[in-house]
Amino acid sequence: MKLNMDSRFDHQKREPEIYKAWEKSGFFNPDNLVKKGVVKKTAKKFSMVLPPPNVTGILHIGHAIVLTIEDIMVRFARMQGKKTLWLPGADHAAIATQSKVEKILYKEDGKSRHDLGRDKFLKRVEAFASESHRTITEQTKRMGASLDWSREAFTLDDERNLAVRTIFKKMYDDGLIVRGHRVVNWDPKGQTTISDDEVIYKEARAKLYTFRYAKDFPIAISTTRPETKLGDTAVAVNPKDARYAKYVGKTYKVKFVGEDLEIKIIADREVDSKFGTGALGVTPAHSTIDYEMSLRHGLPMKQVIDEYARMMVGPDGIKGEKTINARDKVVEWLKKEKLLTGEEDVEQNISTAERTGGIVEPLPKLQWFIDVEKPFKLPKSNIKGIKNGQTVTLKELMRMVFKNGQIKIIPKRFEKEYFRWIDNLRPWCISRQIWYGHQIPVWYPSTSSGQAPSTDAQNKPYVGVEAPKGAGWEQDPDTLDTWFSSALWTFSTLGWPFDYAQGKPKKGTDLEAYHPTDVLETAYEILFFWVARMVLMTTYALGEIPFHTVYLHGLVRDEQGRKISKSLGNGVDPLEMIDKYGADAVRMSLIIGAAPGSDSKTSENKIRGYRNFTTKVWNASRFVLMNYNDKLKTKPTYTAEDKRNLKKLAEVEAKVTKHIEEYKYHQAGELLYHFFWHEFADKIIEKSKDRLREESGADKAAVQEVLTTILRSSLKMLHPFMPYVTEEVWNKLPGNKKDDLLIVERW
RNA sequence: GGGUGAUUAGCUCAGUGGUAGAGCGCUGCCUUCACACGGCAGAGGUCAUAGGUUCGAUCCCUAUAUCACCCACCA
Repeated sequence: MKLNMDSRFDHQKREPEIYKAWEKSGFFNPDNLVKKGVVKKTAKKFSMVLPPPNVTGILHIGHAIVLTIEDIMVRFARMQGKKTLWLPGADHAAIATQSKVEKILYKEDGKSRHDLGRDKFLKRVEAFASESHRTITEQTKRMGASLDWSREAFTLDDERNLAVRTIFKKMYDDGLIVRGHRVVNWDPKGQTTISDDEVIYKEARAKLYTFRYAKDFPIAISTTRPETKLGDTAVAVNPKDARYAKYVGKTYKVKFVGEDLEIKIIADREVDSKFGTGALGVTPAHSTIDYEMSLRHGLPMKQVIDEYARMMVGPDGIKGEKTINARDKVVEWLKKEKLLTGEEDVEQNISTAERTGGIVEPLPKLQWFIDVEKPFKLPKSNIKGIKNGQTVTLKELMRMVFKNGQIKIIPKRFEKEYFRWIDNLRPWCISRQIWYGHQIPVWYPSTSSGQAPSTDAQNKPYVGVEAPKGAGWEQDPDTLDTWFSSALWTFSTLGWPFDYAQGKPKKGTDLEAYHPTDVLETAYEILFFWVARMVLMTTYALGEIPFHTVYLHGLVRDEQGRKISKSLGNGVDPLEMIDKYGADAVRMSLIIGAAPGSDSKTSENKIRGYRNFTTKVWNASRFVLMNYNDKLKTKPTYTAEDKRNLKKLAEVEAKVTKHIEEYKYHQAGELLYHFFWHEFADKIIEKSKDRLREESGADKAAVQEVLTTILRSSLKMLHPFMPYVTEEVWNKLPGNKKDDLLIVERW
């Protein structure tokens, strides 16, 4: 057979061309698989959503591993003849995107978002987001990801916005979304609230001060934040603490740093009598724990720190100062008044905001929350153990689907973490004081326009899917936590709420055909942020699970095992690597050595190693094809060795299939690598050379058959891992037509 | 404070109840008509430590040490 093949696979030229050929075939879209007769109409489906990448920047190695693992899943399912849907999209990533654009705006124009105003600023963010989105889409294609682009969605487009408004209204009516004045995590840097999960604790050294509010105050307390003590309204001691029992219930008036304080002595079980003096100054407005304690004891709340982390009270030098400066001033005062009795270095965790790095300041604020413990009626339920119309809480739903095994997590150990998270779950604060995102679908009677709202709603907010009719209404300026809209992702992308009625999907819709999805594959970091929230929203909205299996992968770290970050500049740029070594090599390097749930490392060396494997696949194929004589009509006579080799192949096929079915992609990849290179190329091909030199005959026919059989099967098995080079070789195989595509070949 | 994971070749990591594997690196030979992004040969590991279960343990159990991560937030 004459061949027009160089000794290298030209990945730079061919990979984009092959991707175009796949797109042209339409096979990324399951409808076409049926239409073109590649899969049966009655075939099983396989559906999965791509974790939508943020529209904040370029594709990084974290995206690359997601795309690799998921594309392997998808290509495998498709080759098994399933109606396979892998649905792409992008995430508006509210805070992340807004703060990025604010930075650019400041750098380029020296302006803040307030200089532009809401509308102009949002236009600017949208321009940035759409540009960023275009880039990341192109980059996603370079990875070879076989996504159905015809179904692409965006967390902030019209369909998703309708889904968000619809579910907000529904939850509000069910009493699950409530507005309340509570102590929340305030990020002074980002000027917004954040959820408990967005708080990152960092270890830091701090000083623990022990002192009395005043000379005649009977109990000394300890704190690392003396400045907050201007907001104290109580001192708490343990009920069993005999030292302080006689003071409990009494109220003392003291003058503390020029402030009049009224301190009540209370007994609360949360207080550890062994810590410090065994007495705790209670600051209801500026500590979550203290806030909860104040609710138990009906204590008043006094806010002394504002949204800019500045003191709202105190004498000159304190009032208006940053908390950190005020702290020193308070300590000075304590020293001067001889009230300070102890000063000790301690290790302490400080709360920081995930996105901005700002130090979180607990503040009382009026915000929107999802109450996860409020009972409500679930009208329709496909959840095992929960009947139609049963009264449940969101927490119970979230727990149930894992407890009854309806959803499985791989690796299993993460189920424990999930349950622990649920146990600690408090109301989810969903309102954000930023502009980019889904604006909260709540309207209040207008205060500035001068027009009165309709009388029946005089004092009540209007909550609706659409804005209220008539003038005199103002929409809540806040937006929703970005995870609110991502939480709807498995069903908002499939046509909900349009294609859903009477508690079930309408016939013939995507929602009916593809929901629940089969697998949700993502990084373990996102388990609480996203996976748990999807379970919450889907079980609530549909009475259904969002997916059957959760597959979690680890972080990709640099060669030294460090987390990849921009500030370290240690990122391996997947695009540069694709350009240099090909997407197949990048994919193999990411999958091999990456066991489920455990972190892996990446390096250019490793990628280069798998590029060499790409070349090996290419050249071994070239050898087999060059030595194939399609005119040979002789019936092959297999030797014992031929039979052994074919048996070996069958064993590899069985093992690879088993590994993939068990989500052990790293093992399947390694086995294929080893078999192809060190069995097939090094041994089987080498030993075949003498036999191929024969002019003709049954033995030559046999060896040709063995080689092409193994090659054909290897290409199929390697295809999910290395789609490009395998596809390129495929249509050169004897018997294959020019436009035959490996992508839809049967496994 | 609670939990989880890791400890295997020089480096980075897979893996398995029964002669130890990959990538990169190293040594020697080979530019042989698929591939030097290659081939062949080789060096290098008491699979953290100590007990236990077993005919047999790197793998299972217990303890210890070190590291990493997650959660709680003792103020």
